[in-house]
Amino acid sequence: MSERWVLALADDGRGALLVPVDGAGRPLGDAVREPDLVAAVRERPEVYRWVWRSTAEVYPRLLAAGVRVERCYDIEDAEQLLLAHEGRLGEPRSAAAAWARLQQRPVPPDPPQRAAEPGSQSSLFEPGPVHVPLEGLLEVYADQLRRHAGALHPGRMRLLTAAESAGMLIAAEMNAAGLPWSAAVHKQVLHELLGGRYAGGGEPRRLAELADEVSAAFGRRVRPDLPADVIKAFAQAGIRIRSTRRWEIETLDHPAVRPLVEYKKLYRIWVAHGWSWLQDWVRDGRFRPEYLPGGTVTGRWVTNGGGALQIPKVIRRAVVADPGWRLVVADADQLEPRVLAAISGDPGLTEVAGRPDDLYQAVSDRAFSGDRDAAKLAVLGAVYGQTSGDGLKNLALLRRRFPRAVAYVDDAAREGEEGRLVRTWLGRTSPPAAGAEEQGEAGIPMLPEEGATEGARGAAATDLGGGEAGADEWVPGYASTNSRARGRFTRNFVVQGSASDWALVLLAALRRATAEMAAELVFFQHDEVIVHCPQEEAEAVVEAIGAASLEAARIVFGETAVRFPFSTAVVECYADAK
DNA sequence: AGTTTCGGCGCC
DNA sequence: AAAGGGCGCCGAAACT
Repeated sequence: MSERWVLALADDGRGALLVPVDGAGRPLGDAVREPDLVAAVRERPEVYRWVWRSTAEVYPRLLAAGVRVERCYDIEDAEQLLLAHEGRLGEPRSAAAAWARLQQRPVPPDPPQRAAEPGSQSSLFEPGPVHVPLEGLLEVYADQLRRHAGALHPGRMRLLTAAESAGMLIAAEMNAAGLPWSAAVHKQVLHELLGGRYAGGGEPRRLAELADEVSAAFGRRVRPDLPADVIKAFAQAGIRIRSTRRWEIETLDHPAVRPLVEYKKLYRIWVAHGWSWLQDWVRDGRFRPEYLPGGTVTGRWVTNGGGALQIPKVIRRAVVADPGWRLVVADADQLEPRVLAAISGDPGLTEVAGRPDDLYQAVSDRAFSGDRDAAKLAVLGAVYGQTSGDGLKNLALLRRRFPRAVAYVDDAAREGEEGRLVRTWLGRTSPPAAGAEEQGEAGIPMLPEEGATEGARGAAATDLGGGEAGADEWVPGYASTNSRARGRFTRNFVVQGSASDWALVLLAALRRATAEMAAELVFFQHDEVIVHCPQEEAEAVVEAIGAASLEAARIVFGETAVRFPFSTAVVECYADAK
């Protein structure tokens, strides 16, 4: 009933070798050779988890033939997570490398990552990495299962690799589905914003007009897209600026400011999401970016080409559901502070995050006399490591009411400054400080002593429980610029990364909940998901999102009181969701 | 000529 | 005194 099979592609590139395994990865019987990968999988619906080298290698072929699988285990993705957890991130992560390490053979370096071509059919035609036979995959898989047992929290580590493997399936399915995209609407938006294009290329009319206005304001020809030119022009007008960033330009009193800022905004649309982007990335009414789960160190996804995670708000008008279908746009409310409540166990913040109300308002009622903006700045400052201006004052107020939450991120920052590794809730581990080995700047990266760190953290948090504000405030001391930057990184890492952990499990739960529907997951952006579904299914999808949120909270954080509410909108056009 | 870095801004 | 995390994308500038 719950069968687990390990599958290796045959070296003819079409067939497969496969064998059922037990819970420790030991083969149950002889391997089977099948002439056709797709048929081999399709004919075994009873298989509960497919174990393979790389989802990106196998699954697009199955999807192209209309075959979906319930679960998988991606060996190379797990290798990456396990190596990081073991503090060995620099070592090659390929299955071939892992096998070579086990056999004490020379370890091959990882093949270089190739950038995606616009509209390319993902990894289907990429040059294959070093082939690893079934025998090798079996050895590596069994070893990885053992290594999970050696993790700081084995159960969480197993959940992490399972969730990331689910993410690999979802990414491949989203790549195959594509985001519904109306080229006609996109062109209309571009025309409204930028005006027509001149024959023979060059910038569109509106940009040319704005550039002329900028030049007129300076009394000489200035190219607004060249920072050096703009800085020189302002200098000649008697205004010294350090950069041409918008927030700096906007403080100036000069007639060039308005057209310059407008130019920068539209220029950005033109170069990043203009006509050539449309040409490159949209085909047959779908935008197909190539999602890479775990593409960032914190576990957030990236896309390889197309800039799918940076679609400007105005361009979202082009995301339009098929006729009779809807987009269910679901956005997790204040995800990171809620995650901080769950991982730190701070009683006050957990209480605040245990309700679906606006979290920043609740925080401000308790610690900021109802000043929501101050509360939000303080929370984000604590998570991002802001330590200047009002941030410091606000942080002190936050610390008084939510000491354990602030201590949690402060601890992470200190560990980073000391050159240590930090981990997310499920065990995703920060990379070592760059160049730490050579320079000794931040010391040799080392793993926290297992158990000791958590004990110390728990004790510190307890001590702070009733303390006065600032009584045990962490002071950066003599930390260098580099190590402070490192501290900001690790401070953010534990929160952003744990949020990624949770979001992955949420996605997997949502995928399972919608498996029998016509609905398809078409977009995922850190804390936001879009489901494309027939209009009649929309309400069921909204319900499924709520249920998946509860399930993800329970699976990831256990019996926490923290809730993760979503704002959901059922719309025909993405731009109407907010 | 080809490759890498920088500046700026889009998203979270 | 200064002190803001993670990404991708583009063209220009700075390299080799």
